[in-house]
Amino acid sequence: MSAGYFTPDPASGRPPFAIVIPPPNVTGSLHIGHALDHTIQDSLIRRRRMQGYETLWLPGMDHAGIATQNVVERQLAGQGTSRHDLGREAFVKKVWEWKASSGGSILGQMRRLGDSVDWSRERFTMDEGLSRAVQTIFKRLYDDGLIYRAERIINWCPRCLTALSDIEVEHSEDEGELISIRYSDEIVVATTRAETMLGDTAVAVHPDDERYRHLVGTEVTLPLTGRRIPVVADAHVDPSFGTGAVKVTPAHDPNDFEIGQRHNLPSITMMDERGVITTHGPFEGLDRFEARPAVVAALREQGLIVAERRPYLHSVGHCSRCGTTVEPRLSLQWFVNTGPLAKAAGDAVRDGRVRFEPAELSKRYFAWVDNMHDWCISRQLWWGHRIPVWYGPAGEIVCVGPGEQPPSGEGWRQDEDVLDTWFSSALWPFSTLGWPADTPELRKFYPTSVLVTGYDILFFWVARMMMFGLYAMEGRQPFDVVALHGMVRDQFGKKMSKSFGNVVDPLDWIERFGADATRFTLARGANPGADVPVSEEWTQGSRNFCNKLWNATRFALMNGAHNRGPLPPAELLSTVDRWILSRLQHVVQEVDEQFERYEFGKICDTLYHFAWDDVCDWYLELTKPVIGSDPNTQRVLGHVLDQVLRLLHPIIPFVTEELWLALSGAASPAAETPTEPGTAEATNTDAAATDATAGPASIVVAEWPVPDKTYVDDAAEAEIASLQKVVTEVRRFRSDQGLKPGQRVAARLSGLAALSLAEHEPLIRALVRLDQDGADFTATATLPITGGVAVALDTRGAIDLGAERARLEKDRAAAEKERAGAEAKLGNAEFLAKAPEPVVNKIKARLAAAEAELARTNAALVALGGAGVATDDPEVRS
RNA sequence: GGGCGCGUAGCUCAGCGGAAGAGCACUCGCCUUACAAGCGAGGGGUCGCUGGUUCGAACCCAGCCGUGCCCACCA
Repeated sequence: MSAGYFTPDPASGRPPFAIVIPPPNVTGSLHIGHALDHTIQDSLIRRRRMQGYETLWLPGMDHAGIATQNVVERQLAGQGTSRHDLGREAFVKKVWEWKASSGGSILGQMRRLGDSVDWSRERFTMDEGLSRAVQTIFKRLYDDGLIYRAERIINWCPRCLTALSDIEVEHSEDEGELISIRYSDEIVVATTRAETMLGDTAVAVHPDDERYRHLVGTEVTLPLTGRRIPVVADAHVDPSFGTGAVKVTPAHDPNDFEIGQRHNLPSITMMDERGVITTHGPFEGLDRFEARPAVVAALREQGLIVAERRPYLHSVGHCSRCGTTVEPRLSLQWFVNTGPLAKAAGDAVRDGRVRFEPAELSKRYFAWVDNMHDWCISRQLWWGHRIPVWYGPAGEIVCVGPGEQPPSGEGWRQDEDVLDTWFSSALWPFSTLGWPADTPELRKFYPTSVLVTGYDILFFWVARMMMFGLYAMEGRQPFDVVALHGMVRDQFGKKMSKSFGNVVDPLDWIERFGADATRFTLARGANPGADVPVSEEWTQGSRNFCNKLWNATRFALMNGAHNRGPLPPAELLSTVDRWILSRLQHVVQEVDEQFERYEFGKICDTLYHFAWDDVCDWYLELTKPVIGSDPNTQRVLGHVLDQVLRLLHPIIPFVTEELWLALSGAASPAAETPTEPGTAEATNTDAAATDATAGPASIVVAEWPVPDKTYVDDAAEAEIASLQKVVTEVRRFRSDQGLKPGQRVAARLSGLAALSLAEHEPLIRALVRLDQDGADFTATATLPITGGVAVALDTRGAIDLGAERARLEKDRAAAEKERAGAEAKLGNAEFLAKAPEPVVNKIKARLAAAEAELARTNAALVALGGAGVATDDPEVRS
């Protein structure tokens, strides 16, 4: 017994389909990017649910260590206090309070979006269960030697006061100055970071560099300090850069650190964790950026600045959280040895167990996992999972697993640091299902079916889930498919940013246009892997589309359309009915295929045009004469709308639910409540309230359409296509002639198709609105033109000969060109020999069509040639 | 410095080897009893440039120009 439509039963026999939500940060609220991400996931889930899968869409949130801590710290600063005043415990409590209020509003936003998540299985990365998962895998990795502690140069944010992993550093091309400093008579070094010379412990040159070979092994006196430092030879130095001599500061530069290792150089730390100079002397207490010009000035005073300062563009790392320039810093941190994990993560994609959509993005993935550095996982923060390691009085190190008692006694203390927030995110696909316990959920839904996320967190999250998933789950991948989408941008393709003022709040759009319109706009722009431009105008268009569906359904209901009982067999149906059903089968097929390829833009496009053009603009108009009285057409219209609503339901759940219920007679007819469509909160925001008993009580669990080949009817499609051509031709004529609604037009059709069209004369009259003014209409087969229909037109009364002649001349010229092109092709022996048959046939058909068009224009021109009034033309009058 | 991608109608984008497409915007008609948030009819593109492969190229190849993104321990 399931609690509701969104809560799956892990014990059921249905095939599983599971998605875990990329957990949004508890910080702040959902932005338009989340709305895109959720729309895609919800659509996939809803379709599978309709297909009868046991679907799990698991919601949750991420504690987002550094980001959340920063938010709360800012709040405290506003209150004139700080986390240090509060102390660790009180501060963490504060963050939990913040999480409670912020997290609640995120859940509210998800409901507004219409997310069909399983609310009963909501998870948080700092939940007890997930914390246990973190501790478990830490211990396992530690025991396997894949987690280690080491003193390394890491990325350090002097503002956040914590270590960062490589990918938390954003590089930008910044303007710097390359300054050349004379270290001795023979050695000049170039640097952009003059202040770090205070920590120099060597000068390095390339071993093969003739200019310096004789100096290797000697010492120079480091200016401003008087320290003697050696000249060493190291292959890392590029002799062609600058002077070919480089200063070596092992404590403050990763390269220099390695040179220092190779040559046993000491590391002198000359800066504290805030980037303030600690070297005793005149610079002590200066910030690193103040120290730089101060050091340069001091050197200049001694005449040691050689060249003029040179502007220099180079790449500088910034903290991805706060933008502060990152400081490489030597410190003791915990690392994950990524070697074997990354190898497995790459192989799982290489051997096809995990597929990327679009596949091209796997290249970027490989480039990363194949060249991964070890992952620095310790953070000097208070908000997060505390590293489960204890240090003893005699230097013992004990990693404590879940359920184990930490060592007690004098002198034992736990590591102060917490884990990188992505460490727990990496466990998400299985920790949320109960791992390390062997739960029914884990057995049923792991591996999850598809991961939907933006390409921006491919490295942060996707790659790491792969590593930990494969490691923890005995080589089983965390998901089968990675469906990547892009970033939401504005209508000019510009990135959304607060400073630019083009940020869209999804809730604002939901208020104004409805959740469905917002979702449709996002889905319509979502081509796999590509960025998604959106605009208010487009959202208006989506709103209009939802409104169109509303009105069409209302009209259908007013005219007796319904979706109950079996569909009559094709042979009992009119050509028009057979035509729309045939078109429907193609649409069902196409949309289904597009779903398999995650082509949301195309899904939307296909359904938009079918619903609006085929169904509303043509089918509804064509059936108006009979819809009130013909039970077959009432049934067909009901069916077509039913199927369209089902196909659209994954994308726009609200309006489809309401209309579908009305169509099924399960609710009051939509006609009675013409409220704002798309903003109505239909039952699908919380289907747990609904109970499915006899037959689907909601479109949420209505069967997903499948194409029925018995209703595919090429002849009906061709016939209606001809009819459409005639109608369009007459309308164009009227428009070109500037005819008033009451003015008469005579039309004479010819060609084989005209034979069958004769039967549709009343329809054609209705569509061109000639039924009341007695216009003439004739269909003959007197000019049998293969494969086409020719239309000759004239007015009843004054005709603008110039306009009509110009139009016909233009059409004739186009047809002539077309015919010439086709004839040339068919006259080309090589083409006939080498081109595949369908192509040749296509060209032949094109030639025939061009000839028909020529016949039409010629006939019309002849008819036109005689008199301005064609009433007397016997041919036209039949 | 590497890698990836993109340049198609005014804007945003589909199309990726066989007649140049969509949405929005634009022009002209229409209050036609489902819908004016609508209906009907139009205008608008040497598919970045130059070569090459092919019977045939927006689509494949090469070079160039422009543009975006990712990675990177270039002092």
